Amino acid sequence: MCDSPDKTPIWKAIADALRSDLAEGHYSPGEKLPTESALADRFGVNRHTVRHGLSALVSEGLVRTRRGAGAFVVSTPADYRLGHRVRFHENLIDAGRHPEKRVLSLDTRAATQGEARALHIQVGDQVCAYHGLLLADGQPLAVVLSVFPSMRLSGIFEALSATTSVTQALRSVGIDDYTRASTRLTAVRSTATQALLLQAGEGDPLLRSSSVNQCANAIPVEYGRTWFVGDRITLTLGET
Amino acid sequence: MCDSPDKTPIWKAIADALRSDLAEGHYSPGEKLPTESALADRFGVNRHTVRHGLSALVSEGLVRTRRGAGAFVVSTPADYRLGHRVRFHENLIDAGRHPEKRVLSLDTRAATQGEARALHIQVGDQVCAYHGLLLADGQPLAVVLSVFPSMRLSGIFEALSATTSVTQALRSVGIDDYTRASTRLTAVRSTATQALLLQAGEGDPLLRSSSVNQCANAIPVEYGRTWFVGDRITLTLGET
DNA sequence: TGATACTATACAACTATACATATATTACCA
DNA sequence: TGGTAATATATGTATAGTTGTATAGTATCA
Repeated sequence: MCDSPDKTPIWKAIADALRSDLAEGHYSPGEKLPTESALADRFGVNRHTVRHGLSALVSEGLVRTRRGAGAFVVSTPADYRLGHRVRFHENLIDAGRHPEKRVLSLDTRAATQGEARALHIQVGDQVCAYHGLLLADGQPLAVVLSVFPSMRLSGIFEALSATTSVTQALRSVGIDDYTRASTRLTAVRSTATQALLLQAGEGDPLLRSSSVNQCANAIPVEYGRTWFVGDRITLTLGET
Repeated sequence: MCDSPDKTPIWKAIADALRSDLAEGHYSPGEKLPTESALADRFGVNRHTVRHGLSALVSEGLVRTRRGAGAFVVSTPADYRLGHRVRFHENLIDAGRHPEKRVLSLDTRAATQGEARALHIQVGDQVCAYHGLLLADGQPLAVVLSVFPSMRLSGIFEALSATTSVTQALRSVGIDDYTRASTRLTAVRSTATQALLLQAGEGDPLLRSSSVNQCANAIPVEYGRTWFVGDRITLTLGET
């Protein structure tokens, strides 16, 4: 069969509309959403269709309903600040969220072409590759693939085994501070594996960030690629 | 009726019968037609044959169907006048229709590039963004995204919160009159969300109008984008 | 034989309505 | 003032009805 653009079910369109309302900050955590009847009026559909859409948001953990009271926002998509100093934990704690990192794999291998170019090393030089999952309030937010040049940072593998904090691991190998040298952003569709890890739908839009962090004397110390779930995050570009 | 030897398909005969019912005014705009099953019984045919006939009326624009609800007689397209002075309420009342505005969201945020260019302000300057739904005789006619420069119109947010009338809101912040500086029209396909709000089909053609209104001394006071449902409106270009 | 028009059946998606149950608000009384 | 009952509001559940879609079958005609 040729790909016929199957139409979006009404309940899904409603869920999408509400989700983007949340993402745009029209509602803050704890706030009450309009009643099901009001939403049904607004969208010109039956209350049951609204309920179907809302239940999708509930199962995503964005909204909680209380019988007799209403539907309440539990969390809005995280606001993530991109600047010269990007620190995952700080960012989310500032935003009042509970951040968490989970290690998926950690190994040492030869650098690929792209990694070598980003880190200013030779193809085949040893790198330490960290593959992890970022969570906010227990919900998957992004998958991360972070690559460190082993030769410049001896002991980085052990340091990363000991802590999930990049900042702390780098400090223990002598890098006291680092700043972001470059960041590139694009939107991609999630692969099946990413979707599974992120508890998102296969093909859902992801925001991919490719970045290089460098130490004080402008030497690259980390090349990271992060895939954020599009509707769980808002990236803010700015200073600091 | 006896079956005449000329090969008129049954579905076409059904379509003709219903069409003449409509022409004779047996049903008024907005009224619900009998259910497909009822019609199938009445004509003594299968429901699918009735559906075939109905779909002809739908593609002629005489009838609109809503899943789970039924088939409804569509009302005649509204005539909307575009000129130097464009006023939604006046326009529709003149056309003998009952206009209505519904607020979807109202917030203050930074101007995007396009908005800044249209309003002659800087990217990032504060704007007041109004997102709403226009209805005529209770039927959705268009979605509107209207942007006002906050710095030029202090108090515009409160004014828009208090009234749905753009004219009145602008007057309460000191703009007694405004005229249309420019209007650009294109046709686009509706997104799922737009289709939902407008109770139209996903991908249905919309008429998009991008316009700038300016006050007496030629300073832009509003940048509006409106998506009209193609077959519910006729835009008329002219003076006034 | 194949194409066309219609029938038959089943199921998915959405609507309409009613009612149960939990919560919030208000009125009233001690 | 504070507590309680009544009322209105909002979500949860159940049932039936309507349109949308898919599949398969039959009759007729070229």
